[in-house]
Amino acid sequence: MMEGLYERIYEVIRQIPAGKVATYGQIASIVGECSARMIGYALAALKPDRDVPWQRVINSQGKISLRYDGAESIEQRQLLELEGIRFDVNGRTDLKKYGWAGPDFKWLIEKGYR
DNA sequence: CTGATGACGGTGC
DNA sequence: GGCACCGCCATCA
Repeated sequence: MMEGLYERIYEVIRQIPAGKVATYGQIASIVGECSARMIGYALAALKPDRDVPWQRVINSQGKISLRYDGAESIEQRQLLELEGIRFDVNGRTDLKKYGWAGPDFKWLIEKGYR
């Protein structure tokens, strides 16, 4: 299995529990040594058959980021609503309420994060 | 190797 | 609050 930056990003995203969302910047902060933009790039390159809860990653405004063609944005919203996340009339989520607190301290140690 | 390709976020107006 | 800029860089053909 090739271990690249993207793999590390996916690993962090897998820690986000159902019913919670994390922002691109937040993931970048946890992974470290990469920017929010890298997270976006990583997700864009994500293959559809990966077991990564990509739908739980949204932008800092609490909104779902559009892809180059905007095609899958509806699916992302539906997946999140199934997890109990509500969207307001502007298509935004309440990060105060649904925002992920971050990975377990124990997990961070195991994976070598600090 | 070279160039194209992208799910962002902070800043300034 | 919105909009335009710009920095960012791993992967892939």
